[in-house]
Amino acid sequence: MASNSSAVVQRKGHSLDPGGPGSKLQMDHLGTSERYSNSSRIMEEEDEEDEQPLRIIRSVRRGDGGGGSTSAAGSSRGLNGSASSNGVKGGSAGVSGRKVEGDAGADKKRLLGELRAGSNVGSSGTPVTKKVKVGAGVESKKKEPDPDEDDDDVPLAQRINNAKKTPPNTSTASAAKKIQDTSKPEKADGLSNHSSSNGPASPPMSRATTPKEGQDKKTRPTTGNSVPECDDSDDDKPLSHRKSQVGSNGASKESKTVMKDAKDITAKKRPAGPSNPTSDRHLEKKLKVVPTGQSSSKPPGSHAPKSGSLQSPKSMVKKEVTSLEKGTHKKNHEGDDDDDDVPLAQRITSGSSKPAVQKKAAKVDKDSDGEDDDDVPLARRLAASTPVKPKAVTPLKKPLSSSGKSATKKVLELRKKSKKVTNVTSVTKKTTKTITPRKSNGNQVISGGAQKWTTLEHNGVIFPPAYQPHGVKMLYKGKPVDLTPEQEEVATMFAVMKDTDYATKTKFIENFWNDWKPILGAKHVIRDFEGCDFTPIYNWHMAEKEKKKSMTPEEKKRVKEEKLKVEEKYMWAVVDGVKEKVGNFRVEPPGLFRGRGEHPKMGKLKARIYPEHIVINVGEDAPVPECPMPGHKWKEVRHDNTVTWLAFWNDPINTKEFKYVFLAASSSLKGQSDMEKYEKARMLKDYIENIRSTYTRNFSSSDMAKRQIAVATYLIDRLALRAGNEKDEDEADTVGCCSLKVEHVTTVAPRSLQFDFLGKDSIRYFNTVEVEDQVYKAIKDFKKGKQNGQDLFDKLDTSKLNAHLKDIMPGLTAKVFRTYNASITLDTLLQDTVGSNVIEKSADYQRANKEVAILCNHQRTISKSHSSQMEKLESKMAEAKQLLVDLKVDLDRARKGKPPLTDSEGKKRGGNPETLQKKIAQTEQRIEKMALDMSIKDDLKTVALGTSKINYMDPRITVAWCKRHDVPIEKVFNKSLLAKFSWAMNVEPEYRF
DNA sequence: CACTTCTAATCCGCTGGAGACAG
DNA sequence: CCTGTCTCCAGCGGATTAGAAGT
Repeated sequence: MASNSSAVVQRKGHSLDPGGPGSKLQMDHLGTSERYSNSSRIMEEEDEEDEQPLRIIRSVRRGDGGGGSTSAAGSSRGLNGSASSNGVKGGSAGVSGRKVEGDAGADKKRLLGELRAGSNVGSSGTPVTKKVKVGAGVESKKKEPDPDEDDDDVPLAQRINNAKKTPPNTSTASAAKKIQDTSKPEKADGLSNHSSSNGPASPPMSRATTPKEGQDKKTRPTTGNSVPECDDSDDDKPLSHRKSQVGSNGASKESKTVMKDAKDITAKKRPAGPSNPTSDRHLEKKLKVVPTGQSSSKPPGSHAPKSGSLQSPKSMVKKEVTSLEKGTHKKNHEGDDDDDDVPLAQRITSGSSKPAVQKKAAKVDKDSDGEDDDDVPLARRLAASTPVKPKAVTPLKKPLSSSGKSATKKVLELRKKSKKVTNVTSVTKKTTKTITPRKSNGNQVISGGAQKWTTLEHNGVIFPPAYQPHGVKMLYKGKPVDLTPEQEEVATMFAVMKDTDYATKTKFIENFWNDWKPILGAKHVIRDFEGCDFTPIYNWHMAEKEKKKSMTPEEKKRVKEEKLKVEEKYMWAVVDGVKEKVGNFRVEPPGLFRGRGEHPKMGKLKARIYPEHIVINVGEDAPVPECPMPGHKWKEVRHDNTVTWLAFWNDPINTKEFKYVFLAASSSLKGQSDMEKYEKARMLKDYIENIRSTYTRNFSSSDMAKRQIAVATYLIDRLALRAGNEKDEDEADTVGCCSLKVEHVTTVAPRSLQFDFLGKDSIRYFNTVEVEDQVYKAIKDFKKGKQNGQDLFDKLDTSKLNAHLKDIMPGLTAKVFRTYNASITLDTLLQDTVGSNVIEKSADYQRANKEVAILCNHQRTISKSHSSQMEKLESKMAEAKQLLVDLKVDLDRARKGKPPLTDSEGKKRGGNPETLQKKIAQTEQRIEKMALDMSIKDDLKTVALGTSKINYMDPRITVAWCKRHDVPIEKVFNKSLLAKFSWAMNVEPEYRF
C-alpha cells in the first residue's frame, strides 16, 4: 500500500528536455481532476451511472464497433508480405497555388474547404516530379501500374505556402512570385455569409479543370461539375507544393482567382494558415474580441461534473472518476471496452453546448487586420511589432490555473480514496503529480522529477510462437532443396516478401544473402542467391493466407478468442494501483528488416528475441513477471521508477538502440506527458514574438554561428521543419533543418527558397517559399564556397540549436515549434467555422486539420483505387442529376395533367406530384451529400490527417470547439483518440490554445 | 537512453448492391 | 408486374497495430 499520495512526483525545476524523460511541465491550468481521467480505471465498479452529468446530446453514430479486443493477429509483418506498396506518395504534379482571394459572391461553400478552393486549378503545369518518396524504399518500384500514383508528385509542403500567397489583386509580377505572404483577401465579407445549405452541394465551385492526374483522365462520365475535379490540380501535387507554389505560373494565378468561391474562404482562413506562423497574433486579437456568452475565465473546475454536491466520499469519488474517465473507464475489463456506450461527446457537449454563434465575431476583425499583415513578410512584421513578450495574450489560462489547483487537489484526494475502494493493490495513484503553477509573468516553473511511478506491476511480454517448419522445398537451380528449419525460416521470410518492393532491391537482397549464407553453412548446396527460386514457398504462403481468409466466421472467432485468452494477462499493468493498458506487449517476431527509404540495412535478418535479451522493469515489491519461455530467464530485472518502460531489449539491427515496451497511449502516464507537451507549446506563445524578433535581428549578424541559428530557427518556425539530428552512415540518408545540405536548398530569385530533401521516413519535402530578403541572402552566403554534400549550416547542430532555444525559454527545443504551430493553426482556423450543421462543421474541421497536416508535411500515398473511385462517384452523381432532371419534367407534366414520359429503357415513369416532389427533394439531398463527399475525398487523397491529430494538435482545442459548436466529439475523434485524450475532455468551451 | 512521431500494413465493421421473396 | 424488405457479400475505408525513425 503504499504511499498514496506520495506517489506524486515532483519534478524539479530543471529545464525540460524534450524528449527527455524527466521533463515535465506543470500543468497548471488544466482543470484539475480532469486531467488524468484516462485510462485506467480499475475495474471494480463501473457503474453505469457514470453517465455523468452531462450527457445530453444524442449520441451519435453507430456504435463504434470498435474492436474491443485489440488483439488481432499480429501477424508478423515479416511474414505477410503482400501488399504491393507503391511508393509514390505524393500527389501529382502540377503546380498550383492556392489562390486566395475571394470573390465576394462566394458562398460559403466552404465546405470543401479552402483547400480545395485554394487550390488553384489552373495552374499551369509544373514540375512534375515523379516519385514522391524518392529515396524511399519504394522508389525502385517501377511505376505502379496504377495511374494515379504516378502523378502526384508535388510535395505537401508546397501547398502550404500557398495559402498565404499572393493577393488577388496583384496581378502582375507578383504572379511570378511564388508564394507567400503577399496576399490577402480583401473582402472579408463574401465569406461570411454562408448559405444555409452550403457546401456540399455547391459544386459549383467548379473545378474547371481537368484532372491532373494523368491517368485519370479517364473519362469522367458525368458532369462536369463534380466538385472534385477542380482541386485536383492542387491535390495532386504533393502537399508541399500546394500552397506555396502559387505563383509558379503567373497566369494561373489570375485565373484562379476567378475560380470558386472557395477562394473567399481561403482568404479568410488564410491568415491563420499554417504558413503563417504569425497567426497567433490574429489570435490574440480575436481573443480580445470574443465571446459573447461565456466568460472565458471559468474556473477549471466549473465544468467538472457536479461533484460538488455532497455525497459520501465514496460516491463522490465515483462520480468524479467516472465522469472524467468516462470513456475509458470501463475498459479495463476487457469486455468492457465496447461498452462505453456513453458517448463522450454527449458528455462533452452537454457541458457546454452552446451554439456556436459567436465564432464569427472575431472573424471580421481578423479579416481586416489580420490580413494586412500577411502581406508583410513575417520578419518584418515582427520586427515592427514590439519585441516585448506578449503575455497578455493568454487571458484564459491564468484564471484557470489558479483555480484549477485546488480542484485538482480535491480530485486527487478523491482518487486516492477511490483506490482504496478498488482493491487493486496498494498503491496510490500516480495521478498526482504535483502541479506547479505557472507564474504569471511567463516564467514558468518547470517541475520535473525523476520519479514516474510508485508501484508497478505487470506480466512481462509475450513471445511470438516458435517457428513451425512447413517443409515446402524451394528450388535451387531448378531442383528442390532440403533446408533445416532454421534455414527454411529465413528463406520463408524472404519468399513472403516477393511482391513488395523490397524483393527487387539490390541492397535488400545483398543484406539478406549475407545473413542467410552463414545459416546455410559453407557446404550447403545453395551457393549463391541467383540460383534460388523461392516460388514454392511463396505459393505455400499465399495458400495459407487464403486458407485463413476462408475460415468460417465461427472459426475466426474461435481463433481470435484463443489468442485473446493467451494474451490477456499481458495486456495490462497496474501502475500506482491503477490498471493501465500496455502498449506493445508482444516481442517483435524475427523477420527481415524493412528500413524505410534507401536504408543501408534493409533485408538484414532481425533475429529472434529470447528472454535472455530482455530487461524487465517492475516495482520492487511487485512479483517479477514469469518468464513465459520454459527454461529461459530474463536478462535482468530492474526496479527503476524514473522511467516508464516495462521492458526493453536491444534492437538486433541497430545494436546500439533499444526497443521498449511502454504503456498504451490511453494510459495516464502517457496522457500526462502529452498534456505537458501541449502546455510547453502553449508556453511558447508567450515567447514567440520575442524569439521572432531576435532571430530577425540576427539574420544579419556578423557572427556566422549566430546567423545560422537565426536562420535555422526561422525555418523551423516558419516551415515546421524537424530539427535534423546528425545521422550515422548506417542509417537512411534523411535530413532535417540542421542537417540540410547545400543541394537541398536552392535560391530562387528574387527571394524564394526551394527546399527539396528527404525528411523523416524518407518522405520528400519539396516546397518553395518566399522568405525575407535577409534570409535569402543569408542562405546564399551559407552556400557560398561549399559543395553539394556539405552542411548548409556548418556551424550548427541540433544540440547547439536546442541549447540556444533553452536559453530563451525553459524546455524549448526545435520540435516544440511544430507542436506550437500545428496547434495554433488549428485553433485559429477553427475560429472560422461556418458550417451550419454537424456535417458542414465537421468538414470545416477537416479542412483545418488538413492545413495542419500540410504544414507538417504529413503525406500519404494516393490509394491505388482513388481515380476509379472518383469516377464511380462521378458517374453516380451524373445519374442522380439526370434523375433529378427527369423527375422535374415528370413533376411538371404531372401538374399539367400530362402523362409521364418513359425512361430510357422504355419504362413509364411518373407518379403523383407529391411523390415526385418528395423524390426530388431526396435526390437533391443525395446529390449534395455526394458532392461534399467527393470533394472531401479528393481533397484528402494525399494528406494524412491522422498524424497531426494524434501528435500535434492540442486535443483541448478540438474538444472546446466541439462544445462550442455542438458537434459530437465522436465526429472528430475515434475511439482510440477519445481514450488517448480523455485528459482533455473537460476543457471549457472557451479554451484557446 | 528514453520517449515521441510516423507511415505502412493489416484488421474489421459498415455500406450498399444483388438477389430472393413477400405483398 | 411492380415495389418494398431482408439477407448475403464484396469492397471500401476507417481504426489499429507494427515497428521504424526521429528527438
